Amino acid sequence: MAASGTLDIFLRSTFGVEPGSHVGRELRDLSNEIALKKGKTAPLDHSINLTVYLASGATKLVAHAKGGREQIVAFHFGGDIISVPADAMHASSLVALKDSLLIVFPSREFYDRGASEPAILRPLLDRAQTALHRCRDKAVGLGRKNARERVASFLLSMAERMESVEEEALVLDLPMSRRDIADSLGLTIETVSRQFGELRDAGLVLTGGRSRVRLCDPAALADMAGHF
Amino acid sequence: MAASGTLDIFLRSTFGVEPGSHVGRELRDLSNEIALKKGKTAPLDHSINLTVYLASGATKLVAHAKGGREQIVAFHFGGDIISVPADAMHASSLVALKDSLLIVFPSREFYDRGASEPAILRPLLDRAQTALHRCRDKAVGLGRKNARERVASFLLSMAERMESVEEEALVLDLPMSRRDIADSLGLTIETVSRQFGELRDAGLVLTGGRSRVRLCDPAALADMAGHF
DNA sequence: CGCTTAATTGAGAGCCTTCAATCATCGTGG
DNA sequence: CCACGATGATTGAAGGCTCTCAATTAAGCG
Repeated sequence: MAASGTLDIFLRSTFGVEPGSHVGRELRDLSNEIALKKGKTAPLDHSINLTVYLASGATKLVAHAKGGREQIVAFHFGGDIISVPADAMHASSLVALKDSLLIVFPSREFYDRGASEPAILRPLLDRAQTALHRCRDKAVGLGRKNARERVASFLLSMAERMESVEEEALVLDLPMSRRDIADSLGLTIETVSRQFGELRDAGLVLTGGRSRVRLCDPAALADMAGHF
Repeated sequence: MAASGTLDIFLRSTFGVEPGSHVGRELRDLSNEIALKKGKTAPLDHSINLTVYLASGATKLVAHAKGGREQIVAFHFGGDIISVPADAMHASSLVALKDSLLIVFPSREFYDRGASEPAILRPLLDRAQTALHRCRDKAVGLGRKNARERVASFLLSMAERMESVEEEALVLDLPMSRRDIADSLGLTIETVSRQFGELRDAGLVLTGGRSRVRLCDPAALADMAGHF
């Protein structure tokens, strides 16, 4: 059960619910606040579906397949709501890309408490739809696009979801490593690196350090992303 | 606006809502019933998000990428609720695999009407979660599994969702073509066909005609599906 | 400033795709 | 009921894109 003001902010900003209200107190009782250091895996109960609010930071949701293979199923940023499924065909784990603050709820109880309060369920439903649509777009990339298109697509989607470092230009400070990008795009580190290189050679992006990427020509990137 | 009893069944079985109630009548006003012949694409308004109830039959949701590439994002069977997104990065279309009966709602209005009635939103949220989890499992397959694992995985997931033709044995009557399977698994028709052949040679499945598949050894299939 | 880890770059192999031909299935019409 | 035609499925050979393995370079932290 969380005690800090993080939950209060969550309840107010996402649902418009007063922390002191009946639902507010019920949800507080369900909640579990976790501060997660960069690179650490959240210690979660994987026997049930979980709903996680990412108050701050960035995370990746990783699905594990046989043979140590990993597929990153989604990235998350501050304010996102994450659905962590109970272990089924693939086990999953939630890992911090930066120091992060999580609030964890058991989904079933969360939905049950929220059922009386439409203000709860509606935003959750909208978020779930968004997550579903993102996952489908990812599936299209994984199933039908080549490495070039996947990387271009990835950069554009990150540009949509992250703040640009500079005012005038699109400069991203990617919190994830090349391995993370590869695991998200269904590629290898080497292939991702080669694609970055070719995009750089083509003048479409500039890279600085390990995490900095400048999108010089977003239109050209969009053109090669393979979107319909 | 639909007039038949199909909507009534939907409201009662899925939400426990009486068709004659206030919400029931509101939802009826929003609804649009479509009978779709096998192979036909549903004539939908792709400028907004849609929520579709598949009363009977089977459908595929196809996402289109540049160059005529298609990725089947999900299959659906009678009783399923389908979320059809407004055209964004990828246009999508809903196609009948068998003669099907659909009830179409604009998502926003549907959710708005349902917001007053928690019995509506909760099942929708659960369905959305299920769809999300399925899509993630698909993403793992598309990103990290070889052809063999994808086909084995596909057969098992179909076995979970469809009725077996025979009592004792797992015999499926697949409504989708090899092309559909390929478009769902991110492979080509030829590769899918070769995998079926090898599975047959290995004694794991038996095929009869174009659509009949008998799963002789589900355990062995599960073992080669690459699930964690 | 040095060390550890991540990223880049190169060469060769593998899995799936592409292209092409043959075969089977199933709906249709005689 | 069977022959026929059209579409779908199977099978084969060659090529391509990404992976794997290996070495080098760069980045970032102590």
